[in-house]
Amino acid sequence: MGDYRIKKPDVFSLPLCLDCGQAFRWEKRENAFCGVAFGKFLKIEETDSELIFYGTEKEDFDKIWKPYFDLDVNYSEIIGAYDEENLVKAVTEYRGIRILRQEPWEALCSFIISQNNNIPRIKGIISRLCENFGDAVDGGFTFPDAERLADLTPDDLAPLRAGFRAKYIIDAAQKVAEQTVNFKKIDENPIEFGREELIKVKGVGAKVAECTLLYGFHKLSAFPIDVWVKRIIAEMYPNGLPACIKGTEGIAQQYLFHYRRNLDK
DNA sequence: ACCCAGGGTAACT
DNA sequence: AGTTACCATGGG
Repeated sequence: MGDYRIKKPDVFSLPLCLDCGQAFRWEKRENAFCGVAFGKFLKIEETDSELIFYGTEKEDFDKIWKPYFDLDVNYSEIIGAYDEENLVKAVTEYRGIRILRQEPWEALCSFIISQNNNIPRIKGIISRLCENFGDAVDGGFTFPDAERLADLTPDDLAPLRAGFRAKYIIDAAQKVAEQTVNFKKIDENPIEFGREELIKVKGVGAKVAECTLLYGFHKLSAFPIDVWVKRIIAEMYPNGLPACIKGTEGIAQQYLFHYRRNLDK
């Protein structure tokens, strides 16, 4: 198989996209990142001017990786319109973050696991979930689909050491598999529908729902409020969010999250 | 030993 | 309607 190369977009950084807390399954190996999404393993590397998709044919690039890295969206235009002081700092310092289009089920499941948890341990639990219940592919494991997990019990998930979240994962798997939570409708409808639909799952509240809508359904107006964003709002925007993020709140959120989280390091 | 982590639930006022 | 203890686990 050949490699697929494209000119690097104006706003693109692999470490920022893949290690900013929106995806938990990419691993840095030397200058490249390796991971599995949509059932396919990818090794990807960036140079100053190019993106190199190793072992990738045009078909998989068009079908999987182009949408995954959101390459049809003009981020330069979007973040260029942010005219508020703190946002300008965030998008200048961390220029390169993009919102990945992840699989909806993986996003839902991952952010259920994320609750009251830290990123290294989230990654560990998800990794064990895939190793134990996903399918082996060349280079790693797929993310187990909802149908695969729907018949399990929380005890079956003991090897994950997910704690109290195990029962939430099972409930989500069951409701997604039987379409009590209907992904197709969430995809087709405005964000408000998805908000109501997703919180039917036990263990899914407003924040996990927003993350799922943003990273799994690419609803760019989703605005997840976690402990860091709470701090941002309290410290920077006590009187409301700036108007310039209207319609792309989720992109602004990701820049602000990363900006604020790195202040304390 | 104590605190916190990309929260949510249930049981309280 | 708005607080608060509790939830499993692991790292600092």
